Amino acid sequence: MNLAPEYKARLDEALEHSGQRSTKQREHIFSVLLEKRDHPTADEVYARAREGMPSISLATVYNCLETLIETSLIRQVNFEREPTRYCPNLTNHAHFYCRESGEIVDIELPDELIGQLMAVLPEGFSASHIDIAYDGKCNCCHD
Amino acid sequence: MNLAPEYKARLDEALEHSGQRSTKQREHIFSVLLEKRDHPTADEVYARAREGMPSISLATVYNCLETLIETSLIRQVNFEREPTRYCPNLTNHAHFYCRESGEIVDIELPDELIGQLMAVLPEGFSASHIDIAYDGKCNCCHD
DNA sequence: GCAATAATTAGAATAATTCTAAAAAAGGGC
DNA sequence: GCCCTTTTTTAGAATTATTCTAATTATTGC
Repeated sequence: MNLAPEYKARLDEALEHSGQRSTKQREHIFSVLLEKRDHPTADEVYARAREGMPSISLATVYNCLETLIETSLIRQVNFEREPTRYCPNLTNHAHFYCRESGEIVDIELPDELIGQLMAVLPEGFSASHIDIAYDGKCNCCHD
Repeated sequence: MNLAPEYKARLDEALEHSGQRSTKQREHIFSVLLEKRDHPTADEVYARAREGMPSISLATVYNCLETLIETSLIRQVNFEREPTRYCPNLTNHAHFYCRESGEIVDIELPDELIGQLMAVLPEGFSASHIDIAYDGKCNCCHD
């Protein structure tokens, strides 16, 4: 429920930078995501958010998540047609989706590998972002 | 509308292998995807399929696409929450999504790069598949 | 503190996809 | 080729995550 001052500052700065206002709800949603660093869906964020702010609405949760994505404070993770998940880890990383447990695990990626991926793009293509999703069985789900 | 014999054989074999039947509709959907090698949505596949088979239903299009994916004859491409797209290119490749034109372009990937991506997985993780999506501006959309 | 603007809210609307149950088609044995 | 069983197709209803709408509330700059 409480946003550490450094994150509060980061949030406020990012919002101001994009001409948006700082609100209790945005702060709360950001703190919810930072508190448990997994990959919750909007519904899960909503459920967690209501614990500390019972009157928040689902639409606001969607709005806040959208704002946090726009301001690059969180990332969006999509796996096939499943509900979108939200991720506060901003380092270079890929997502590993375990078909068995359904869990999503962050896989840290060396900058060099990202560079190599950028390097295979044909002339004239420029990417602002690369999304990498592994799909298989995680360590907990092996015999 | 016509499926080249080699593809017909591949389809029949894949279907038999998975204990499924060969049908006019499955054959037709497969041929539609092979004819124009882009990344159509289910709706677009439906529209194209009706040209040669006006009585086909949307549910069947979805069913057939599902079957073709299960039998690894085509791939599914998801970009954020947009409608799923379908891709008959089975080589190692990533997808480049152009924010400007909305176009999806196949980016061929060296096996070695896939190997490196597999190599960064922690002990105990095994991936059957890696999905790579670039997001930026394609060569046609640069100044 | 006031006006102007932006954000939140509840509930309706949307859109891709899946489900359902009935009709049609395939494949195997004769 | 014909019957039987199983699978597939079909039309339309249902689902579900998400977005939209319009009214209320909060925030910011003065």
